[in-house]
Amino acid sequence: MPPDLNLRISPRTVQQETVDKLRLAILSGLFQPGSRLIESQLCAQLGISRPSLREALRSLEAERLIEIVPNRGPSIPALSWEVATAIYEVRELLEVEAAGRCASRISPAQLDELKRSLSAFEEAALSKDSIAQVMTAADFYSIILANCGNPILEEVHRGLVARISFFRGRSMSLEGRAQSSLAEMREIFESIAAGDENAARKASKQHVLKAKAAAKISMDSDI
Amino acid sequence: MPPDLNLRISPRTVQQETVDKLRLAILSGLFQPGSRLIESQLCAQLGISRPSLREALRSLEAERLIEIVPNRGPSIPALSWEVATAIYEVRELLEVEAAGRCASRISPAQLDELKRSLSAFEEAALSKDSIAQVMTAADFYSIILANCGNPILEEVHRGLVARISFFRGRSMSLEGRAQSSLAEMREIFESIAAGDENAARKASKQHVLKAKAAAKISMDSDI
DNA sequence: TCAACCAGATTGTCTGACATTCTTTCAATC
DNA sequence: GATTGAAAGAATGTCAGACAATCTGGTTGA
Repeated sequence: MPPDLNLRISPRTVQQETVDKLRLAILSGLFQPGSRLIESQLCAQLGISRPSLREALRSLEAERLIEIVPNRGPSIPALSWEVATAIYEVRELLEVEAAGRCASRISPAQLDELKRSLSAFEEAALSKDSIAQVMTAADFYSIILANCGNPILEEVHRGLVARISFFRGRSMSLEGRAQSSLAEMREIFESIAAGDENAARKASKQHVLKAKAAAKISMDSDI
Repeated sequence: MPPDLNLRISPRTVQQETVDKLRLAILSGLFQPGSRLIESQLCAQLGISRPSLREALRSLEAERLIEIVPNRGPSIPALSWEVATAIYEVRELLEVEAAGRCASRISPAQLDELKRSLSAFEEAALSKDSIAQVMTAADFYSIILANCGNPILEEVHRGLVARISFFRGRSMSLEGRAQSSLAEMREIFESIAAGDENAARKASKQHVLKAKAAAKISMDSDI
Protein backbone atom coordinates (compact mmCIF):
# COMPACT_ATOMS: atom_id res chain seq x y z
CA MET A 1 0.00 0.00 0.00
CA PRO A 2 1.39 3.40 -0.90
CA PRO A 3 2.84 5.28 2.03
CA ASP A 4 1.21 8.57 1.12
CA LEU A 5 -2.14 7.24 2.23
CA ASN A 6 -2.12 9.04 5.56
CA LEU A 7 -1.46 12.31 3.78
CA ARG A 8 -4.54 11.94 1.65
CA ILE A 9 -7.18 11.33 4.23
CA SER A 10 -8.87 14.57 3.46
CA PRO A 11 -8.70 15.41 -0.24
CA ARG A 12 -7.91 18.98 -1.03
CA THR A 13 -10.57 20.62 -3.10
CA VAL A 14 -10.24 23.47 -5.51
CA GLN A 15 -12.12 25.68 -3.08
CA GLN A 16 -9.69 24.96 -0.24
CA GLU A 17 -6.66 25.52 -2.43
CA THR A 18 -8.15 28.78 -3.60
CA VAL A 19 -8.91 30.01 -0.11
CA ASP A 20 -5.39 29.19 1.01
CA LYS A 21 -3.78 30.85 -1.98
CA LEU A 22 -5.87 33.99 -1.69
CA ARG A 23 -5.43 34.17 2.08
CA LEU A 24 -1.68 33.94 1.69
CA ALA A 25 -1.76 36.58 -1.01
CA ILE A 26 -3.80 38.92 1.17
CA LEU A 27 -1.75 38.34 4.32
CA SER A 28 1.48 38.98 2.48
CA GLY A 29 0.11 42.28 1.29
CA LEU A 30 -0.14 41.45 -2.39
CA PHE A 31 -3.30 43.52 -2.72
CA GLN A 32 -3.57 47.16 -1.76
CA PRO A 33 -6.09 47.90 0.97
CA GLY A 34 -9.22 49.26 -0.64
CA SER A 35 -8.48 47.71 -4.00
CA ARG A 36 -11.18 45.70 -5.68
CA LEU A 37 -10.88 42.11 -6.77
CA ILE A 38 -12.30 41.29 -10.18
CA GLU A 39 -13.79 37.82 -10.36
CA SER A 40 -12.98 37.21 -13.98
CA GLN A 41 -9.36 38.24 -13.46
CA LEU A 42 -8.94 36.00 -10.44
CA CYS A 43 -10.55 33.11 -12.29
CA ALA A 44 -8.07 33.47 -15.09
CA GLN A 45 -5.09 33.86 -12.77
CA LEU A 46 -6.04 30.91 -10.61
CA GLY A 47 -7.28 28.78 -13.47
CA ILE A 48 -10.64 28.02 -11.87
CA SER A 49 -14.27 28.63 -12.62
CA ARG A 50 -16.38 31.43 -11.24
CA PRO A 51 -18.56 29.29 -8.97
CA SER A 52 -15.49 27.82 -7.26
CA LEU A 53 -13.93 31.25 -6.90
CA ARG A 54 -17.10 32.73 -5.47
CA GLU A 55 -17.31 29.99 -2.85
CA ALA A 56 -13.76 30.76 -1.83
CA LEU A 57 -14.55 34.46 -1.66
CA ARG A 58 -17.46 33.79 0.67
CA SER A 59 -15.16 31.92 3.01
CA LEU A 60 -12.70 34.79 3.02
CA GLU A 61 -15.51 37.25 3.55
CA ALA A 62 -16.59 35.38 6.67
CA GLU A 63 -12.99 35.55 7.90
CA ARG A 64 -13.16 39.32 7.32
CA LEU A 65 -10.16 39.17 5.06
CA ILE A 66 -12.21 40.64 2.24
CA GLU A 67 -15.43 42.60 2.00
CA ILE A 68 -18.20 41.85 -0.47
CA VAL A 69 -20.67 44.62 -1.21
CA PRO A 70 -23.69 43.54 -3.26
CA ASN A 71 -23.35 44.52 -6.89
CA ARG A 72 -19.87 45.87 -6.31
CA GLY A 73 -18.06 42.66 -5.57
CA PRO A 74 -15.13 41.80 -3.35
CA SER A 75 -12.44 44.19 -2.16
CA ILE A 76 -9.64 44.36 0.37
CA PRO A 77 -10.91 46.23 3.44
CA ALA A 78 -8.94 49.25 4.53
CA LEU A 79 -8.30 48.66 8.21
CA SER A 80 -8.92 51.83 10.21
CA TRP A 81 -6.84 52.53 13.26
CA GLU A 82 -9.97 52.38 15.39
CA VAL A 83 -10.67 48.81 14.34
CA ALA A 84 -7.01 47.89 14.61
CA THR A 85 -7.02 49.21 18.18
CA ALA A 86 -10.08 47.15 18.97
CA ILE A 87 -8.38 44.07 17.58
CA TYR A 88 -5.23 44.70 19.60
CA GLU A 89 -7.33 45.06 22.73
CA VAL A 90 -9.10 41.76 22.23
CA ARG A 91 -5.86 40.16 21.23
CA GLU A 92 -4.41 41.33 24.51
CA LEU A 93 -7.30 39.78 26.38
CA LEU A 94 -6.87 36.44 24.65
CA GLU A 95 -3.12 36.32 24.58
CA VAL A 96 -2.70 37.22 28.22
CA GLU A 97 -5.12 34.49 29.20
CA ALA A 98 -3.41 31.99 26.92
CA ALA A 99 0.05 32.77 28.24
CA GLY A 100 -1.15 32.44 31.80
CA ARG A 101 -2.78 29.08 31.20
CA CYS A 102 0.11 27.90 29.14
CA ALA A 103 2.54 28.60 31.99
CA SER A 104 0.80 26.13 34.25
CA ARG A 105 0.13 23.35 31.79
CA ILE A 106 2.62 23.20 28.94
CA SER A 107 4.46 19.90 28.49
CA PRO A 108 8.27 19.70 28.48
CA ALA A 109 8.22 18.65 24.84
CA GLN A 110 6.13 21.64 23.84
CA LEU A 111 8.23 23.91 25.98
CA ASP A 112 11.22 22.75 24.01
CA GLU A 113 9.33 23.47 20.84
CA LEU A 114 8.61 26.96 22.12
CA LYS A 115 12.29 27.46 22.87
CA ARG A 116 13.23 26.45 19.36
CA SER A 117 10.72 28.87 17.87
CA LEU A 118 12.17 31.61 20.03
CA SER A 119 15.60 30.80 18.65
CA ALA A 120 14.21 30.91 15.15
CA PHE A 121 12.83 34.37 15.82
CA GLU A 122 16.15 35.44 17.30
CA GLU A 123 17.87 34.44 14.11
CA ALA A 124 15.28 36.25 12.03
CA ALA A 125 15.61 39.33 14.20
CA LEU A 126 19.34 39.46 13.49
CA SER A 127 18.70 39.34 9.79
CA LYS A 128 16.74 42.17 8.21
CA ASP A 129 14.13 39.84 6.78
CA SER A 130 10.93 41.26 8.20
CA ILE A 131 8.82 38.56 6.55
CA ALA A 132 10.79 35.88 8.36
CA GLN A 133 10.42 37.87 11.57
CA VAL A 134 6.66 38.01 11.28
CA MET A 135 6.42 34.33 10.44
CA THR A 136 8.65 33.08 13.23
CA ALA A 137 6.93 35.36 15.70
CA ALA A 138 3.60 33.95 14.59
CA ASP A 139 4.97 30.45 15.22
CA PHE A 140 5.91 31.47 18.73
CA TYR A 141 2.43 32.73 19.57
CA SER A 142 0.72 29.81 17.92
CA ILE A 143 2.63 27.37 20.12
CA ILE A 144 1.50 29.27 23.18
CA LEU A 145 -2.08 29.37 22.00
CA ALA A 146 -1.99 25.70 21.06
CA ASN A 147 -0.95 24.82 24.61
CA CYS A 148 -3.33 26.96 26.58
CA GLY A 149 -5.82 24.12 26.76
CA ASN A 150 -8.59 25.99 25.01
CA PRO A 151 -8.98 25.41 21.27
CA ILE A 152 -11.49 28.22 20.93
CA LEU A 153 -9.06 30.73 22.34
CA GLU A 154 -6.63 29.59 19.70
CA GLU A 155 -9.16 29.76 16.91
CA VAL A 156 -10.38 33.25 17.74
CA HIS A 157 -6.86 34.52 18.20
CA ARG A 158 -5.77 33.22 14.82
CA GLY A 159 -8.64 34.99 13.14
CA LEU A 160 -7.83 38.28 14.78
CA VAL A 161 -4.11 38.18 14.18
CA ALA A 162 -4.71 37.48 10.51
CA ARG A 163 -6.56 40.74 10.19
CA ILE A 164 -3.71 42.83 11.56
CA SER A 165 -0.95 41.08 9.64
CA PHE A 166 -0.79 44.22 7.57
CA PHE A 167 0.43 46.20 10.57
CA ARG A 168 2.72 43.54 11.89
CA GLY A 169 4.81 43.49 8.76
CA ARG A 170 5.28 47.22 8.86
CA SER A 171 6.00 47.58 12.55
CA MET A 172 8.58 44.81 12.46
CA SER A 173 10.62 46.85 10.05
CA LEU A 174 10.76 49.76 12.48
CA GLU A 175 14.24 50.49 13.73
CA GLY A 176 14.88 48.35 16.80
CA ARG A 177 11.39 46.88 17.00
CA ALA A 178 12.57 43.35 16.24
CA GLN A 179 15.15 43.53 19.01
CA SER A 180 12.81 44.79 21.68
CA SER A 181 10.21 42.32 20.49
CA LEU A 182 12.77 39.60 21.02
CA ALA A 183 13.39 40.78 24.56
CA GLU A 184 9.68 40.78 25.32
CA MET A 185 9.20 37.33 23.86
CA ARG A 186 12.13 36.01 25.80
CA GLU A 187 10.52 37.28 28.97
CA ILE A 188 7.30 35.51 28.09
CA PHE A 189 9.21 32.34 27.45
CA GLU A 190 11.13 32.53 30.71
CA SER A 191 7.93 33.06 32.67
CA ILE A 192 6.26 30.10 31.02
CA ALA A 193 9.33 27.94 31.49
CA ALA A 194 9.33 28.86 35.17
CA GLY A 195 5.64 27.99 35.38
CA ASP A 196 4.93 31.46 36.72
CA GLU A 197 1.43 32.22 35.59
CA ASN A 198 1.28 35.80 36.77
CA ALA A 199 4.62 36.70 35.28
CA ALA A 200 3.56 35.17 31.99
CA ARG A 201 0.41 37.27 31.98
CA LYS A 202 2.29 40.42 32.78
CA ALA A 203 4.95 39.81 30.16
CA SER A 204 2.38 38.93 27.58
CA LYS A 205 0.39 42.05 28.27
CA GLN A 206 3.48 44.20 27.93
CA HIS A 207 4.29 42.58 24.65
CA VAL A 208 0.91 43.22 23.09
CA LEU A 209 0.86 46.81 24.31
CA LYS A 210 4.26 47.49 22.81
CA ALA A 211 3.29 45.78 19.59
CA LYS A 212 0.25 48.02 19.41
CA ALA A 213 2.35 51.11 20.05
CA ALA A 214 4.80 50.08 17.37
CA ALA A 215 1.96 49.51 14.94
CA LYS A 216 0.65 52.98 15.64
CA ILE A 217 4.04 54.54 15.06
CA SER A 218 4.51 52.72 11.80
CA MET A 219 1.07 53.81 10.72
CA ASP A 220 1.47 57.47 11.62
CA SER A 221 4.98 57.76 10.29
CA ASP A 222 4.05 57.12 6.70
CA ILE A 223 0.94 58.18 4.87
CA MET B 1 -21.24 67.53 3.57
CA PRO B 2 -22.39 65.45 6.53
CA PRO B 3 -19.48 63.83 8.30
CA ASP B 4 -20.72 60.29 8.29
CA LEU B 5 -22.54 59.75 5.06
CA ASN B 6 -23.36 56.12 5.18
CA LEU B 7 -26.63 56.19 3.37
CA ARG B 8 -25.72 53.41 1.03
CA ILE B 9 -28.62 51.01 1.03
CA SER B 10 -27.41 47.53 0.43
CA PRO B 11 -29.78 45.34 -1.50
CA ARG B 12 -30.40 41.95 -0.04
CA THR B 13 -29.11 39.19 -2.20
CA VAL B 14 -30.27 35.62 -2.44
CA GLN B 15 -27.08 34.52 -0.72
CA GLN B 16 -27.69 36.80 2.27
CA GLU B 17 -31.29 35.74 2.59
CA THR B 18 -30.22 32.14 2.46
CA VAL B 19 -27.53 32.55 5.08
CA ASP B 20 -29.99 34.27 7.39
CA LYS B 21 -32.68 31.68 6.90
CA LEU B 22 -30.34 28.77 7.41
CA ARG B 23 -28.66 30.38 10.40
CA LEU B 24 -32.02 30.94 12.02
CA ALA B 25 -33.02 27.37 11.28
CA ILE B 26 -29.80 26.05 12.80
CA LEU B 27 -29.95 28.30 15.87
CA SER B 28 -33.51 27.34 16.59
CA GLY B 29 -32.51 23.71 16.52
CA LEU B 30 -34.40 22.70 13.42
CA PHE B 31 -31.64 20.30 12.43
CA GLN B 32 -30.39 17.51 14.64
CA PRO B 33 -26.71 17.76 15.57
CA GLY B 34 -24.75 15.38 13.39
CA SER B 35 -27.38 15.29 10.68
CA ARG B 36 -26.36 15.90 7.12
CA LEU B 37 -27.72 18.59 4.86
CA ILE B 38 -28.50 17.55 1.31
CA GLU B 39 -27.83 20.28 -1.20
CA SER B 40 -30.54 19.27 -3.62
CA GLN B 41 -33.13 19.14 -0.86
CA LEU B 42 -32.19 22.55 0.49
CA CYS B 43 -32.26 24.02 -3.01
CA ALA B 44 -35.77 22.77 -3.50
CA GLN B 45 -36.95 23.92 -0.08
CA LEU B 46 -35.43 27.37 -0.41
CA GLY B 47 -36.21 27.73 -4.07
CA ILE B 48 -32.68 28.66 -5.09
CA SER B 49 -29.97 27.27 -7.29
CA ARG B 50 -27.07 25.13 -6.15
CA PRO B 51 -24.34 27.73 -6.70
CA SER B 52 -26.20 30.23 -4.52
CA LEU B 53 -26.80 27.63 -1.86
CA ARG B 54 -23.18 26.52 -1.87
CA GLU B 55 -22.01 30.10 -1.38
CA ALA B 56 -24.30 30.41 1.60
CA LEU B 57 -23.04 27.13 3.00
CA ARG B 58 -19.45 28.36 2.78
CA SER B 59 -20.38 31.41 4.81
CA LEU B 60 -22.01 29.25 7.46
CA GLU B 61 -19.03 26.93 7.46
CA ALA B 62 -16.74 29.85 8.23
CA GLU B 63 -19.05 30.77 11.11
CA ARG B 64 -18.66 27.18 12.33
CA LEU B 65 -22.40 26.70 12.26
CA ILE B 66 -21.99 23.83 9.84
CA GLU B 67 -19.15 21.53 8.85
CA ILE B 68 -18.29 20.65 5.29
CA VAL B 69 -16.22 17.54 4.69
CA PRO B 70 -14.98 17.12 1.13
CA ASN B 71 -17.07 14.62 -0.80
CA ARG B 72 -19.45 14.22 2.10
CA GLY B 73 -21.01 17.63 2.12
CA PRO B 74 -22.39 19.84 4.87
CA SER B 75 -23.62 18.66 8.24
CA ILE B 76 -24.58 20.08 11.63
CA PRO B 77 -21.61 19.66 13.97
CA ALA B 78 -22.23 17.79 17.19
CA LEU B 79 -20.89 20.08 19.87
CA SER B 80 -18.88 18.16 22.43
CA TRP B 81 -18.91 19.26 26.01
CA GLU B 82 -15.18 19.94 25.80
CA VAL B 83 -15.67 22.46 23.03
CA ALA B 84 -18.73 23.93 24.75
CA THR B 85 -16.65 24.42 27.88
CA ALA B 86 -13.96 26.15 25.88
CA ILE B 87 -16.56 28.44 24.36
CA TYR B 88 -18.04 29.27 27.75
CA GLU B 89 -14.57 30.11 29.04
CA VAL B 90 -13.83 32.51 26.21
CA ARG B 91 -17.31 33.91 26.46
CA GLU B 92 -16.62 34.63 30.10
CA LEU B 93 -13.43 36.44 29.18
CA LEU B 94 -15.19 38.61 26.64
CA GLU B 95 -18.40 39.23 28.52
CA VAL B 96 -16.70 40.19 31.74
CA GLU B 97 -14.55 42.68 29.89
CA ALA B 98 -17.53 44.06 28.01
CA ALA B 99 -19.63 44.46 31.13
CA GLY B 100 -16.79 46.25 32.87
CA ARG B 101 -16.23 48.67 30.04
CA CYS B 102 -19.92 49.15 29.56
CA ALA B 103 -20.34 50.22 33.18
CA SER B 104 -18.06 53.17 32.72
CA ARG B 105 -19.18 54.34 29.31
CA ILE B 106 -22.79 53.52 28.53
CA SER B 107 -25.03 56.45 27.67
CA PRO B 108 -28.26 57.16 29.56
CA ALA B 109 -30.30 56.37 26.46
CA GLN B 110 -28.65 53.01 26.04
CA LEU B 111 -28.95 52.31 29.73
CA ASP B 112 -32.65 52.84 29.36
CA GLU B 113 -32.64 50.46 26.44
CA LEU B 114 -30.86 47.92 28.60
CA LYS B 115 -33.46 48.35 31.29
CA ARG B 116 -36.24 47.74 28.81
CA SER B 117 -34.59 44.57 27.57
CA LEU B 118 -34.27 43.38 31.15
CA SER B 119 -37.99 43.94 31.60
CA ALA B 120 -38.65 42.01 28.42
CA PHE B 121 -36.64 39.11 29.79
CA GLU B 122 -38.48 39.33 33.07
CA GLU B 123 -41.75 38.98 31.24
CA ALA B 124 -40.42 36.05 29.23
CA ALA B 125 -39.13 34.42 32.40
CA LEU B 126 -42.60 34.50 33.91
CA SER B 127 -44.05 32.80 30.89
CA LYS B 128 -42.82 29.32 30.04
CA ASP B 129 -41.71 30.31 26.57
CA SER B 130 -38.07 29.28 26.56
CA ILE B 131 -37.56 30.58 23.02
CA ALA B 132 -38.64 34.05 24.09
CA GLN B 133 -36.37 33.74 27.10
CA VAL B 134 -33.34 32.94 24.99
CA MET B 135 -34.12 35.73 22.56
CA THR B 136 -34.70 38.44 25.14
CA ALA B 137 -31.62 37.35 27.07
CA ALA B 138 -29.63 37.59 23.84
CA ASP B 139 -30.93 41.14 23.40
CA PHE B 140 -29.73 42.02 26.87
CA TYR B 141 -26.20 40.82 26.19
CA SER B 142 -26.05 42.35 22.78
CA ILE B 143 -26.83 45.78 24.20
CA ILE B 144 -24.01 45.38 26.67
CA LEU B 145 -21.63 44.23 23.98
CA ALA B 146 -22.72 47.02 21.67
CA ASN B 147 -21.86 49.59 24.34
CA CYS B 148 -18.50 48.29 25.46
CA GLY B 149 -16.74 50.51 22.98
CA ASN B 150 -15.06 47.67 21.13
CA PRO B 151 -16.79 46.38 17.99
CA ILE B 152 -14.44 43.41 17.73
CA LEU B 153 -15.39 42.22 21.18
CA GLU B 154 -18.98 42.34 20.05
CA GLU B 155 -18.32 40.53 16.82
CA VAL B 156 -16.35 37.69 18.39
CA HIS B 157 -18.87 37.30 21.16
CA ARG B 158 -21.75 37.03 18.74
CA GLY B 159 -19.99 34.27 16.85
CA LEU B 160 -19.32 32.28 19.99
CA VAL B 161 -22.77 32.63 21.48
CA ALA B 162 -24.31 31.44 18.23
CA ARG B 163 -22.46 28.17 18.54
CA ILE B 164 -23.82 27.41 21.99
CA SER B 165 -27.39 28.44 21.27
CA PHE B 166 -28.17 24.74 21.34
CA PHE B 167 -27.32 24.59 25.03
CA ARG B 168 -28.93 27.84 25.94
CA GLY B 169 -32.33 26.74 24.79
CA ARG B 170 -32.12 23.58 26.84
CA SER B 171 -30.75 25.09 30.01
CA MET B 172 -33.36 27.83 30.02
CA SER B 173 -36.05 25.20 30.32
CA LEU B 174 -34.46 23.80 33.47
CA GLU B 175 -36.59 24.25 36.54
CA GLY B 176 -35.82 27.63 38.05
CA ARG B 177 -33.02 28.54 35.68
CA ALA B 178 -34.91 31.43 34.11
CA GLN B 179 -35.60 32.93 37.52
CA SER B 180 -32.05 32.72 38.78
CA SER B 181 -30.86 33.96 35.42
CA LEU B 182 -33.10 36.95 35.88
CA ALA B 183 -31.60 37.66 39.28
CA GLU B 184 -28.08 37.48 37.85
CA MET B 185 -28.93 39.75 34.96
CA ARG B 186 -30.57 42.21 37.27
CA GLU B 187 -27.38 42.35 39.28
CA ILE B 188 -25.39 43.02 36.12
CA PHE B 189 -27.79 45.77 35.21
CA GLU B 190 -27.64 47.39 38.62
CA SER B 191 -23.86 47.38 38.57
CA ILE B 192 -23.74 48.96 35.14
CA ALA B 193 -26.38 51.51 36.09
CA ALA B 194 -24.30 52.41 39.14
CA GLY B 195 -21.24 52.75 36.94
CA ASP B 196 -19.44 50.24 39.14
CA GLU B 197 -16.99 48.56 36.83
CA ASN B 198 -15.72 45.95 39.26
CA ALA B 199 -19.19 44.95 40.38
CA ALA B 200 -20.25 44.59 36.75
CA ARG B 201 -17.31 42.33 36.07
CA LYS B 202 -18.00 40.22 39.09
CA ALA B 203 -21.71 39.90 38.36
CA SER B 204 -21.04 39.11 34.74
CA LYS B 205 -18.57 36.42 35.64
CA GLN B 206 -21.02 34.82 38.04
CA HIS B 207 -23.66 34.84 35.38
CA VAL B 208 -21.56 33.06 32.78
CA LEU B 209 -20.35 30.50 35.30
CA LYS B 210 -23.89 29.68 36.32
CA ALA B 211 -25.03 29.53 32.73
CA LYS B 212 -22.25 27.07 32.05
CA ALA B 213 -23.23 24.96 35.05
CA ALA B 214 -26.85 24.97 33.95
CA ALA B 215 -25.82 23.92 30.46
CA LYS B 216 -23.84 21.03 31.88
CA ILE B 217 -26.75 19.88 33.98
CA SER B 218 -29.13 20.02 31.06
CA MET B 219 -26.67 18.07 28.98
CA ASP B 220 -25.98 15.36 31.54
CA SER B 221 -29.59 14.97 32.57
CA ASP B 222 -30.78 13.77 29.20
CA ILE B 223 -28.92 11.51 26.81
C1' DT C 1 -19.88 -14.80 7.49
C1' DC C 2 -17.35 -11.80 4.95
C1' DA C 3 -15.45 -9.60 1.19
C1' DA C 4 -16.00 -7.71 -3.41
C1' DC C 5 -18.89 -5.32 -6.28
C1' DC C 6 -22.49 -2.74 -8.34
C1' DA C 7 -26.21 0.96 -8.72
C1' DG C 8 -28.03 5.00 -6.95
C1' DA C 9 -27.24 9.17 -4.54
C1' DT C 10 -24.46 13.12 -3.64
C1' DT C 11 -20.87 16.25 -4.13
C1' DG C 12 -17.14 18.94 -6.76
C1' DT C 13 -16.52 21.47 -10.67
C1' DC C 14 -17.14 23.42 -15.08
C1' DT C 15 -19.45 25.92 -19.02
C1' DG C 16 -22.57 29.05 -20.63
C1' DA C 17 -26.10 32.19 -20.28
C1' DC C 18 -28.80 36.38 -19.04
C1' DA C 19 -30.78 40.11 -16.22
C1' DT C 20 -29.40 43.63 -13.07
C1' DT C 21 -26.41 46.92 -11.46
C1' DC C 22 -22.32 49.74 -11.41
C1' DT C 23 -18.88 52.68 -13.89
C1' DT C 24 -17.22 55.51 -17.33
C1' DT C 25 -17.52 58.27 -21.29
C1' DC C 26 -19.33 61.70 -23.87
C1' DA C 27 -22.51 64.87 -25.33
C1' DA C 28 -26.09 68.36 -24.22
C1' DT C 29 -27.70 71.95 -21.43
C1' DC C 30 -27.52 75.84 -18.47
C1' DG D 1 -16.91 75.85 -17.82
C1' DA D 2 -19.47 73.10 -14.85
C1' DT D 3 -23.23 70.15 -14.25
C1' DT D 4 -26.49 67.01 -15.78
C1' DG D 5 -28.06 63.14 -18.39
C1' DA D 6 -27.85 59.26 -21.30
C1' DA D 7 -25.67 55.45 -23.46
C1' DA D 8 -22.03 51.94 -23.84
C1' DG D 9 -19.21 48.81 -21.48
C1' DA D 10 -17.85 46.11 -17.55
C1' DA D 11 -18.83 43.38 -13.55
C1' DT D 12 -21.81 41.00 -10.57
C1' DG D 13 -25.97 38.01 -9.10
C1' DT D 14 -28.23 34.11 -10.35
C1' DC D 15 -29.68 30.25 -12.78
C1' DA D 16 -29.70 25.74 -15.57
C1' DG D 17 -27.52 21.86 -17.00
C1' DA D 18 -23.89 18.69 -17.34
C1' DC D 19 -20.36 15.22 -15.99
C1' DA D 20 -16.75 12.97 -13.36
C1' DA D 21 -15.34 11.55 -8.76
C1' DT D 22 -16.76 9.86 -4.55
C1' DC D 23 -19.66 7.95 -1.05
C1' DT D 24 -23.37 4.73 0.50
C1' DG D 25 -26.04 0.78 1.03
C1' DG D 26 -27.43 -3.50 -0.51
C1' DT D 27 -26.59 -7.73 -3.25
C1' DT D 28 -23.89 -11.42 -4.78
C1' DG D 29 -20.39 -14.83 -4.72
C1' DA D 30 -16.95 -17.48 -2.29
